[in-house]
Amino acid sequence: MEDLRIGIVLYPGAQLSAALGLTDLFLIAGRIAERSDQGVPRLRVQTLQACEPVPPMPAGDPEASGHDNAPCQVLILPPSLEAPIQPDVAAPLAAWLRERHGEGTMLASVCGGAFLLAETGLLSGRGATTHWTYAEDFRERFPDVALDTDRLIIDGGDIISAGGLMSWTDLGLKLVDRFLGPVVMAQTARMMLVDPPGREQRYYSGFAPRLTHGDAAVLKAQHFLQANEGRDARLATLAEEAGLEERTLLRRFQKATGLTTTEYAQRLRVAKAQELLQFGRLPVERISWEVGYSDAGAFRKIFHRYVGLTPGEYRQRFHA
Amino acid sequence: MEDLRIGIVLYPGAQLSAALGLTDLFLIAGRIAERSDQGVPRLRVQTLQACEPVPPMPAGDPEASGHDNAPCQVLILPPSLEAPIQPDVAAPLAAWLRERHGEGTMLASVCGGAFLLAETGLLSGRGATTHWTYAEDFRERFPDVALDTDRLIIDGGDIISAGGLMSWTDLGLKLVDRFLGPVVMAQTARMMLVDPPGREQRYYSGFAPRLTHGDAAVLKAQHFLQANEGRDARLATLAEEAGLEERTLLRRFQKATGLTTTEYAQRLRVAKAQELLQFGRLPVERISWEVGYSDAGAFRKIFHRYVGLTPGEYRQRFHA
DNA sequence: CCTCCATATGTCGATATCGCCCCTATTTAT
DNA sequence: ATAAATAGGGGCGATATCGACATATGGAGG
Repeated sequence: MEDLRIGIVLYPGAQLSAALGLTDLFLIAGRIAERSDQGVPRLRVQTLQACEPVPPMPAGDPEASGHDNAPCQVLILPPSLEAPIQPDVAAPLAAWLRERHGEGTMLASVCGGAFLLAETGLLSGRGATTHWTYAEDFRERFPDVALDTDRLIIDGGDIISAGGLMSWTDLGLKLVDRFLGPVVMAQTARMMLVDPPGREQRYYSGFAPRLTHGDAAVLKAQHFLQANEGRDARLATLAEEAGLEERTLLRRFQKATGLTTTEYAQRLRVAKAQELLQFGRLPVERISWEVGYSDAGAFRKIFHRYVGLTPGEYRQRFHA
Repeated sequence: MEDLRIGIVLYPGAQLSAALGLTDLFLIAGRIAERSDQGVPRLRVQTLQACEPVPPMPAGDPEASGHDNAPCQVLILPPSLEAPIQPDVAAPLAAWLRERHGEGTMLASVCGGAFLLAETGLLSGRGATTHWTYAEDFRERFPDVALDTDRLIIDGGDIISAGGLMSWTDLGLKLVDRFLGPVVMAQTARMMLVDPPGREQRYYSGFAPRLTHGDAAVLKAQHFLQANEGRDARLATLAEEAGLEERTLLRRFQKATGLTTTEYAQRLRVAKAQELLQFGRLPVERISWEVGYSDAGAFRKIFHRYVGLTPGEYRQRFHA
C-alpha cells in the first residue's frame, strides 16, 4: 500500500498550534493503524512553508518533517492567527493551490484558512464554512460561495472546510475516517480524548442580531422584542411599535435583519432558554414556560431547529 | 487590577501544539474579559524556555512572548512529545519548580507533564492524573502519588494536573474560570468551539485488562470470562476453569489483575455495552439484556459506576 | 414639464407555519 | 415497582408569511 502524503500549508499568518496539533493527530492515527496492520496506507505528514515570513518549524519530529518535494494527496490550510489573509498576499498561493487541485489534490481548510481556499475560486457555487465571527466578512468577499456557518465541517469530496479554531480535531478525524477507516478513527479519538466528529457549529454560536442596518423603524421593533424577550411578537403589536404597516414592517424587517419577525423572536427565546439551561437547574418544562411557551413540545421543536440539539442534550453538553 | 502572569514551561521534549494552543486560549479569554471590563486581571502569557535543546518559539504574537523575568503566578507544564521526561533531565527543572512553588506559584501539568511535576516531589501523598496509557509507568515511578486516571483534571488548589493530550483545553478553561470568572470562561469556550470542562477521562479510556502478569491459572479464568463476555462469572465456574480453589483464585485474581472477578466481569459487560451503544441503535433495555442483565435498572447503575455517564448520555456523546 | 425607471409601500387571498392540546414511548431516578 | 423528566407524534384553530398586483415616491434625462 502506497504512502499517503498530507501537507500542511504554512501560509503567512498561519496559526501554528493547529498545524502542530494536526501532525500529532495524524501521527497517533498512523501508529494505531500500523498496529492493527490492515491494508491501509501509511500517513506521511509534511509542513510546507509557503512563503517567506513564516517562523521556522521546530525540528522535533522526524516523521513530520519530510521535506522532500513529493506531491501531497491532501493539502490542509490551517487557521490564520489574526485577521484572515489579504487577497494580494494570497494570490500566488491561491494559484499554486489551484494547480494542485487540478492535479487531483484534495484541499481542506480550517477556520480562517477558508479565506485562502476561497481565493482560489474553487469554492464558487459550492458550500463551505468558517468560524461564525468571520461570516459577514466572508460573505462580503466571496458572495458566490454558499457559506453555512451553522455547520462545523462541510465535506465536498475533494474540498473540505471546517469552521472554528479548534475544529482541526474534527477535520483530522474526518480525514482519518476516510483514509484509515472508522475503527482507527474511533480509536484515535479515544486516545486523544476527543469526542468523535458529528457536532455542529451552531451549538456554540448563539444569536447575535444585526443592529447596524440603519433602519430606525425596524430598530424600534427589535428593541421592543429585546425588551420583552420575544414573548410578544404579534405582527400587529410590532407594526404599531415601529409605526409601519404590517406588510411593510415584514419586508423591511427581513431586509434589515435577515430574519422574519417570528424567527427573530424565536431566536431570542431560544437564546434565553440556552442561558437558563446552561446556568440553571430548572426542568425543561419550566424553562419552556419561562421563555414564553405554554407547551414544552412546541418549545422543544423550535429549540432543536435553531440549536441542532434538544434542550436536554444542550444542558448535558454545556451545563458544567 | 494587577496583571496575572501565566508561564508555559518548555522543558526538553515538550509538545508545542499544546503550548501554543494554551497561549491562544488565554489570549482569547483575555480579549473577552477586556471587552466586558469587569475588575479582572489582565492575562500575560509567557513561554519559558527551560533548557537548551528547545526549538525557538515563533515570534508571531507580541503579547505572548513577553520574555522579561517577572515571576509568574501560574506555571504550566505541557505534555511531552514522546516518552515522559527522564529523571536526570528533569532534576534541575524540578528543583527550580519546587522553589517557585515555595514562593506561592501555582503549578499545573498536562498529560505527560505530570511526570515532571511529580519529579518535584510536591505530589507526594496528593492526587494527580495523567493520560491513561501512562498509568502503570507513572505508578511505578511515583508510588506515593495517588494517581487517578479516571478523571480528566484534578484540582488541588495550588497544583492542578490534567490527563490527556488535548486536555489543555480543559485546564485552560478551568484557569480562566478561576481567574476571570465563569461567564468569561463560558464565552471563551463558545468562541473556541470547545465544550466547557466537566468531562472525565474514563469516558474515553475503556477497559484494557492486565494480561502480562504471568499467572497462568488466572489467565485461564480471564480467557474464560473473555469468551462468554462476562456473562457467567460464578466463582465456582471460574475456579474450575482455572483449576484452583475458590479462595485461592480470588486472591491470585486480585493480585494479578487488580480487580475482583465480579468487577472484571462487570467491566467486560460494560465494555460490550459501550460498543453496542456506539455502533448500534438498540434501545438501552435491549442492550442491558444483550450483555447479561435482566434488569435495566441494575445495568444502568453498573454502567454509570464504571463509565461515569448513563447509557443514554454515552450514546449521545459517542454515537455519530 | 413630462416620461421612464427603480424603489418603496399598501391590499388581498392562498398557503405554510406557529403554538397549543392531547397522547405515548423511553430513559432515569426514587 | 413507581414516579418524574424528556422526546416525539398527530390534530386543529389562529396567524404569519409570501406571492401577485396596484399604487406612491423620487430622481435622471429628454
